[in-house]
Amino acid sequence: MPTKKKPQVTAAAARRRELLDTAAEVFAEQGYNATTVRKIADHAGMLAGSLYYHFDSKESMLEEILRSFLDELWGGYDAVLGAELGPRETLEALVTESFREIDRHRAAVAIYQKENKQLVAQERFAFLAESQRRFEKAWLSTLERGVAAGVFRSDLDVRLTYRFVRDTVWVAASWYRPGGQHSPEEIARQYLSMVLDGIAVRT
Amino acid sequence: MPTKKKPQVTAAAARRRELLDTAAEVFAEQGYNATTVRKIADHAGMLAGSLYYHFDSKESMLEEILRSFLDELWGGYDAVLGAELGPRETLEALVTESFREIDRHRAAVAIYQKENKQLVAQERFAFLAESQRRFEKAWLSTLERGVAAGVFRSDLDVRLTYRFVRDTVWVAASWYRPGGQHSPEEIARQYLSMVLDGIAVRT
DNA sequence: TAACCTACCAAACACTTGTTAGGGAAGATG
DNA sequence: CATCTTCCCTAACAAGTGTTTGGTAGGTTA
Repeated sequence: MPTKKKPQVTAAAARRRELLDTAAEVFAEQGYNATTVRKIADHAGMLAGSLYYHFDSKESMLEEILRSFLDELWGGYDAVLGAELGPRETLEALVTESFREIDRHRAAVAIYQKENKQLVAQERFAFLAESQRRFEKAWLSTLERGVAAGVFRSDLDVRLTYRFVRDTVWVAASWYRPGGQHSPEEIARQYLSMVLDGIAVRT
Repeated sequence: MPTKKKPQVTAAAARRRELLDTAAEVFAEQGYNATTVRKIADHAGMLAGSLYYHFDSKESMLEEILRSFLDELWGGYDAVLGAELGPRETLEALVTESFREIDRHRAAVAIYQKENKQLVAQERFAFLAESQRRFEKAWLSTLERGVAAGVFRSDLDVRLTYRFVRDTVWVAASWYRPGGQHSPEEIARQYLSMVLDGIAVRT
């Protein structure tokens, strides 16, 4: 029985996570296809071939980055959805949770936003489509619940509203900078104020 | 003096435009970097090298696509801004005009949306940064004018609101399909209804 | 008819790409 | 001490990249 095996495993996992983080940064900044494994290796302070000691391929890095992001995202979402709040409170919680995820996984969100459309076609990234479906279902049902309960306007096209809300939330990852002057909660508050009450003065 | 020179020139220009349109489609679908000149040539029914009879390089195709899109966009915007409408009417007209441009230049908008961040760094695409500045100025001043005039709420962060509005409008190019069930004007109406009045029922 | 131009093809070029194979330094293990 | 494992380097590979060069069928012009 190996006595000192576990510390090595966690150290390797930590290094792996470290490399994935730097890879995610480069992917987010330059785009996946425009990013060469040599650039990733540069940022990590090593040579291109050495990356293959840790990973099977460039594509598997991308997969692991997106997988771990979506896992955490759904951890937060499921907690919100499981709380069985009212429609308005659910929407507020989902938006706030989304901006928190952007704060924590800015790079992964940016990659997802940019590459999702091309990746879902590949069967390796089928989990993206799965996530997309659950995502749409959660948001649509919340909006519909709100319309039925009379807390959201019924004259809006729900699908169209869903698309607007979804896009605006996630596209924020392209300009959001952690440690900037707005906290995720502050951004969520402003955003919810706009979407829920509008920017026009009530007359 | 050449007698039949003009028809040939316009025929060449038409073919050029035709090739740029197919190139834009492929760029929008696969991403600029992931698109090979051979793929463009395939879609155009010719061989890769033949493209270089019409264009200097792959990059010059991209530049011409974006340039002609921005030219038309600013044609519409300048007309709106020159009309000197009230802030709310200006915002409504800008949004509507944007969705019309998406309808007419879906591919170019999608490319712009996806590649803008990496392109502005190159001096060849400095006109993108210029356009970006004018864009921000037009929207910000409209919002500020509205706040000053009391038609927009004053408790909103104007810069944040600008980002939300800007992103949501343009990201629509990723899911909008011309000839679909919503006209650009209908989408603009729904969007303006959400942003101006909010989705919550007024109590 | 002869000379010319337009718009494309065929074939190659230099270079970059993701990936692999073999080796070696440094520390942990027995 | 010797052995093993971890983690990286060196050097190369085959495939794919944007681009160039020379040629040519077919219509236009003189």
